[in-house]
Amino acid sequence: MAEETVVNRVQRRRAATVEEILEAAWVLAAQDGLAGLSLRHLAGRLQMRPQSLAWYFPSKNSLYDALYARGHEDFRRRLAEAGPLDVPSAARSFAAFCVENPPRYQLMTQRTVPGFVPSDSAAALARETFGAWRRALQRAGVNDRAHVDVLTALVKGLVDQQITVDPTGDRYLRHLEFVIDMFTRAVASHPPIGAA
Amino acid sequence: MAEETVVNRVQRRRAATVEEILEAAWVLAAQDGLAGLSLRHLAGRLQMRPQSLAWYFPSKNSLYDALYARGHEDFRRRLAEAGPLDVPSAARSFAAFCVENPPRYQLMTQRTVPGFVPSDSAAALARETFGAWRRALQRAGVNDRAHVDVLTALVKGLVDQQITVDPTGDRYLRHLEFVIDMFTRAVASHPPIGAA
DNA sequence: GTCTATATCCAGATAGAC
DNA sequence: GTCTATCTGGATATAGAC
Repeated sequence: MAEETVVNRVQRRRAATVEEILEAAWVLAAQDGLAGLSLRHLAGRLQMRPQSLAWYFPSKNSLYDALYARGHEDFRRRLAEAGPLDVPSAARSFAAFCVENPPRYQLMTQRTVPGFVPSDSAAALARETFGAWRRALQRAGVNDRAHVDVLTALVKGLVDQQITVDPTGDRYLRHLEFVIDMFTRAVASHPPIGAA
Repeated sequence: MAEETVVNRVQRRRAATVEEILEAAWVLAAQDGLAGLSLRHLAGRLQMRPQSLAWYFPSKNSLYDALYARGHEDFRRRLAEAGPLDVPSAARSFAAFCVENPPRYQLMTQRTVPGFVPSDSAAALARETFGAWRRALQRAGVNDRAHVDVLTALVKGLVDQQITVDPTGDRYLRHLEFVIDMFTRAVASHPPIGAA
């Protein structure tokens, strides 16, 4: 029906605009800090009035929620597209994903935006993504959750220091291979406390 | 001289008030998020008008700066009082210090408060504290900076995940001994990339 | 040192015209 | 979908009484 087609066209247009908004939001977050995001600045950057932006995202929280959800979708897609991974390439994928967009990393893995709590649906998405990460590591031979938690934390520590202390260099991430190797050997010989 | 005594008394009184303010600020930061600190809320909690609080801290940035400096002083004192440490107890000290006051950890080791940049004097203090941390590890046998960086990042990763994902439990920090052990063995046999 | 009073600026949120 | 208009509130600043 013609009616259906018009609706689809409208939806596509809307989706494209949302896409533009999210893209600009990451850029602004990188400039002004994630918690410093301003809907006014964002609107200005997109050549619209703040009240027009509100038509797409009626609150700051709804924008953060969309960014949060999108981040988890992106990492999940990244994992899926990479196909089967071994431990080193899984760790490298995670680290690369984090440092390529620091505010996204911050939003997804920390709680630094005052008042922001992911919606139920976004939180469910995050759990699915963590499940995918866990299964990827499982296929790579990391079988219990304690090991997954340890590897995740170790890579996160390098990433976080890299972003905070040396955002343009490689002072911390250059030790990634060393840490991966250390982890692999340790897991092979000594199970972590609390392992299944 | 009597004059001198009055001055000292005034200074002590002022220092005590500053102490109260900082103490209340940590509490508020824990409640509302570090970046969500409000000078008005803080003043209200201390039974004073915002303009009176401004007599001690004329801007939000000056408050953050004092908190930042105080955090680094506290960790340095903690290290000094602990005396000579081995690697496990140094790592445990760092981890314990971080989780006992998450906003302090966040302010000291991350960049999540939009617009906050430590003053020169506070930054100098932070460097001194890092120097003390490095010397403490050196006395414990961790001799090159690359190893210090790796250990710091590994512990930070556990701490950060602990605070973010499981703030009331021990899901990540229970692996601290495992990680320390992994680090110690790895350093003994395989120097990190970029080591001196 | 603490207060009242006030003023500017910027932010987010909402109502409603077109 | 986009806009004008308006409301509320926080941050910052200044002048000046007590």
